[in-house]
Amino acid sequence: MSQRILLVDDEVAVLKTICAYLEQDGFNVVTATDSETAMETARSFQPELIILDVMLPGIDGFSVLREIRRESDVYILMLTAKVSEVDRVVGLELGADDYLTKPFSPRELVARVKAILRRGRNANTTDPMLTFHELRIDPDARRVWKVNDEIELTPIEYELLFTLARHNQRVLSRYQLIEYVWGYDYFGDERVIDVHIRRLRLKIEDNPQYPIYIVTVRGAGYRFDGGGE
Amino acid sequence: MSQRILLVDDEVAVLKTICAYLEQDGFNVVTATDSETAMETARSFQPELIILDVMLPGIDGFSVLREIRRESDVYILMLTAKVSEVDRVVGLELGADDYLTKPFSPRELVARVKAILRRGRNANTTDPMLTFHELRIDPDARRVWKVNDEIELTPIEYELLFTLARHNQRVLSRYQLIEYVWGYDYFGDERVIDVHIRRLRLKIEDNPQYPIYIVTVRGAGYRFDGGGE
DNA sequence: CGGTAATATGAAGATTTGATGACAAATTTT
DNA sequence: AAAATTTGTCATCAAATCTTCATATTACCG
Repeated sequence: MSQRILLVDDEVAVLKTICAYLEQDGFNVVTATDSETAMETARSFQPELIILDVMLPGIDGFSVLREIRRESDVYILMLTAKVSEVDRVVGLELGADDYLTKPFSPRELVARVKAILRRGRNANTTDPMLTFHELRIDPDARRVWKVNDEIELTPIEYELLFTLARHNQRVLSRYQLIEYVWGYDYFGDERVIDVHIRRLRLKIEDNPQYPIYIVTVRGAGYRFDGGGE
Repeated sequence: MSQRILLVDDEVAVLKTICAYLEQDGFNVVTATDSETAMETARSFQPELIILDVMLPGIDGFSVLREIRRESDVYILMLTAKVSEVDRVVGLELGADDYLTKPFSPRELVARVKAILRRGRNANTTDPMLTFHELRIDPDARRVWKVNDEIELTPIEYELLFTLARHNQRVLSRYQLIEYVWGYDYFGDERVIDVHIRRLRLKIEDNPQYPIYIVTVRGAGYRFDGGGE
């Protein structure tokens, strides 16, 4: 009796490719291209493992993941384009078992799948709260406080802040930030970063003109200064 | 030092364009226009990644791909004109790591290349702190301290100091320094170096007139003296 | 001890970079 | 579908930084 895998992605080419690989390795694969079908199939097919793309038309992969988790302990491997999404994906609230950032090679995917099934689930860990001076970031809840006041951030602002803060004291180039926050396939102007940095500063800095958290490193990029190291 | 890429396509125009883009991004590119040469070069040049057109005169790209796969695990990115070929390329028997369908933008190709190479390596390596006498350089934060005071450096000053310090005790010619700091495509006056060296000395030396860190080697260039070796 | 070539120095002008505000486009919410 | 929010682009400005160039100084040669 071969192991059952549910594969969810809206790109048919990807679906076919991966499917071929997995079947080659003796897995019993069923596919879905949208969230609704994915949910139904997850219930009826009862797979051992689900491979789930974050980007799905309609309801996104995150929601599907949360929904599935509510009902079962099936293994889940997420596919994502943005490195920054990884944190959410594997975090407590969501609790995927592993992830791959696009583009990946099918060989790699198969290797991961086998690894998950072999080792079983690794301990669900909750991401630790990040604390700096008066700033607190809760990665699981995706919320930010300054002293006791919550700061409302837009999705991009949050990702940007979190990325910088996670690399406390390290200079990240605009290019790196774009890869983390937008994903490798973003082709817009690098200067978007400047604009978002400014908006972030307006929200988290006491004096945005003389920022103490998000420091500009001229000619290189930006650096989060949360003290310590 | 830079990563090697083998680029295989029979259209010289395509070859030139892509090559220019990749070299722009610091890759070491070698090209081939036919399958035989491609195979030989793959063996001798030992590239990290091969970009391979499916349509090649004589033996086609598929065969080359299969042949290469038999010998190594090098990353392979396929170029194809027909969407219908995609399945085979990335599929089952062949196993390329990614593909692009023509026409594509050179920028996208470069992005894919980087993405493939990135996932091979450990992204989160931190560079060690460089310490000499009273001087400390943190490459990750791009910061410099003398005893406990931070020294503010401009981009070029920092790169210059870092380059010299990294080659502690070795004499670097003005030409070499320009290659490291400005890049090979700088066409200005070599004497810029002198000016930047001076400003660096003003910032890091106790007595800039008698520098102990950045030593002039008359007729040769400059040498960083951080003791030890 | 000159003479010469190489390096140091100072300052002006040119260039690059990042901050910023306004607006259009895209997305989400109502 | 309208309204509100979020995001991306652009032009402009000021400041930081870089380059050039003229001149001074130094090291090395005989």
